[in-house]
Amino acid sequence: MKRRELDSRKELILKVVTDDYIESAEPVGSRTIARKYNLGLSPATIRNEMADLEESGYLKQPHVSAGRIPSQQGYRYYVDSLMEQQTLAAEELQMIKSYIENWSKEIDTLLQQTVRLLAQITRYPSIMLGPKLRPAVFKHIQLVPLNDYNILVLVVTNTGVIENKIITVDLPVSQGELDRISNQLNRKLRGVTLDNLKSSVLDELKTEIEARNGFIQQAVNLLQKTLETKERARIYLDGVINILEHPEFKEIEKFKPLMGMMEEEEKLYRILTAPSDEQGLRISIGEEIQEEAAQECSVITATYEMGGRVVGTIGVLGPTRMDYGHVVAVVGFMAKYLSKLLSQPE
Amino acid sequence: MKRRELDSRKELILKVVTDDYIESAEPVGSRTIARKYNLGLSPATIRNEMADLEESGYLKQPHVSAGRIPSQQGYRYYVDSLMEQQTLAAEELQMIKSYIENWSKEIDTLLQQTVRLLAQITRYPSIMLGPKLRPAVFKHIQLVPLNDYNILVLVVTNTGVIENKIITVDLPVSQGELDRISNQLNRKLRGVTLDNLKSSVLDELKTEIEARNGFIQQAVNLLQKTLETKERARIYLDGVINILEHPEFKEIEKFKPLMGMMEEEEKLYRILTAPSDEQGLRISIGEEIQEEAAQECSVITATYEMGGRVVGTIGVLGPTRMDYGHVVAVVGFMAKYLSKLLSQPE
DNA sequence: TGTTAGCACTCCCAAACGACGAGTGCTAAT
DNA sequence: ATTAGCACTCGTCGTTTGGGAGTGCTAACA
Repeated sequence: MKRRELDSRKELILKVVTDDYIESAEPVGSRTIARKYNLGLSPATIRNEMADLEESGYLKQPHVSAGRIPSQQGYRYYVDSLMEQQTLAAEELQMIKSYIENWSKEIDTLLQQTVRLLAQITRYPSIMLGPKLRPAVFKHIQLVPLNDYNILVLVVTNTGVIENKIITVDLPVSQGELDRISNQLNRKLRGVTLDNLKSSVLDELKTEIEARNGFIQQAVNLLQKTLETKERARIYLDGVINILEHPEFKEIEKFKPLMGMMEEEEKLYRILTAPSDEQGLRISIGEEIQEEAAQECSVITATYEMGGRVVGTIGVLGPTRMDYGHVVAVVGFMAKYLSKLLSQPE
Repeated sequence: MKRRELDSRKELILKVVTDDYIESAEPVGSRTIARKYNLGLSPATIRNEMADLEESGYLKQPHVSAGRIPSQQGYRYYVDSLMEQQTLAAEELQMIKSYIENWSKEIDTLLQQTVRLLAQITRYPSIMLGPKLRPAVFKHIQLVPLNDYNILVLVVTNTGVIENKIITVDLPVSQGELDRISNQLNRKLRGVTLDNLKSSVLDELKTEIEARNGFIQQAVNLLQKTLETKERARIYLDGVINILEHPEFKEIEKFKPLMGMMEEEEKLYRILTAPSDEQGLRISIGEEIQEEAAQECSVITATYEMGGRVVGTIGVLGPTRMDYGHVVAVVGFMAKYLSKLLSQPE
């Protein structure tokens, strides 16, 4: 898709080396290539080409008498221009189909099941960022008194996501009073996106009711604060165990930093929300991931939508030697599928 | 605490062996013991005693010319009669104290922070079973229409836990109608424990309103079903990475089954809810855990309460060679502390 | 000029080997 | 009953060794 920097024979060799290494996890040598993929070239020729590719940074050697493996730059070229798009295997579609029947209407369960499925199909750890709050449409607010000074604020959106926050008040408020406030807010706010709600509408509302009731105003303030602090959506993670199947992590010391990273929601969040110029699908290789622990990993993510608006991200984490072709297809499909599922009931 | 089956010198040796092995992770030999803990016994005597202890099943040898390590039976004896109860170190108390200030009133966040803290202090993976639904007291129900045929049912309890379920109806119901139903249910049910609610009260309510409104009855039915299927509380897990510090898991193949287990909420649930004759604190060693993958692990759990009733469990998972004395103290303390925190605002 | 065969060389890996040392059980002396 | 002494076992660790895969270079060839 990008400008081609390599002549077609070099491309061919880079592709073959990458494909083979992805499959075998072993450095691949000229002899192997000549034998396995008969390209009509002798090992010596291939050696020369590989030496060139190494010099220009697409391949590297673990040690002098080993075969070549792709460098980060090599993977990048592979991903941009060489990789073959795959389609889903029949049995994978089957797995998805059979999941559908059990797919829950509970948004939380649905998302959980979705990452699990993605991990099962790709055989890599899978991550997901739940629907963002901001583009969601306000559906309902409810104030529930837990005791005299603590009030539970529940906000329901059209995505089915429930946000909750406990607020503390100085003076006890009666149930009836809270109901009145809830009703008033509901009437005013139904159908507004939380996005707008945060800025304009709430302000407007505030001035409007200013004179009438000091307490309502306090409630509005609190609602505003609630929505601000609850910015970050939940992170889902599953299939961590899959990464242990790959030889690059057979030594525990290689795996440990990664495990540490996956236990920090903060870091997963950053990985999933890294800016991208692509539309939807994004591939980050090695150091392109801004994360110390993931220098030898790649991440493939896709955004999913709800009613035409991007609301979240789903992705897969694996070694740089990852089956890009396959994972891209699966992640893309799942994101589309999820979008459909989320948009359909509304 | 239990009947003493061993004479005091054997006990002493078993204790020393276990303590040393817990600390060093190396099989411990007679010479080491004689030198390190001067018991006034020669290596030869100790050897004889150890041979006896092995014969009666408290110790075992990894191979013939290695030192001894405790068997499962040995650990059991150690835990029941030999182990010294420890108290929390000043800096551990400090960690807890400094957490308090940030402790959230959101029940979910609070629980999450608690397992994290437990994992940090013990340096083992920590698990937690969130508050059970059944003993909780009904606080509020709200029916929110998501669209014509789907209604979101929200149930709030005094624990601050929010249960939600989407139900599908055959006929569209208006917002007003739903509000009326919500109100009616709220009036009827406030203060009832979900436990009772499930059986008697709902039935009573059903017959009472039977004649009046066919739809309400349907709602009650659905509420009933909701509470039944939402039986299982959420599982929290953190600090998995800690287990990798221990040499018994330095080979990935040893760790893999454990990782698999920890990704199955089902299995964690079973571990946390294993029946116990103890009051509160429970220690399960090796095969006592009914879980294939955890044969070489131990679990220490404690229950926590809310207003005097046991509502959940918190625990720690580690190798059988675990620092029992320390972990018991910490888990016990945290459970008590959590109970206090959960019971105080109400 | 691009391709290929041949060859010397490098270096990883796995197996074999051999001390070393920690620890044991047994026996005999105290 | 305890202990010193001793022969024996066996895992660990460092060294050695051979084999093999792969390379770069050179020279011949189309």
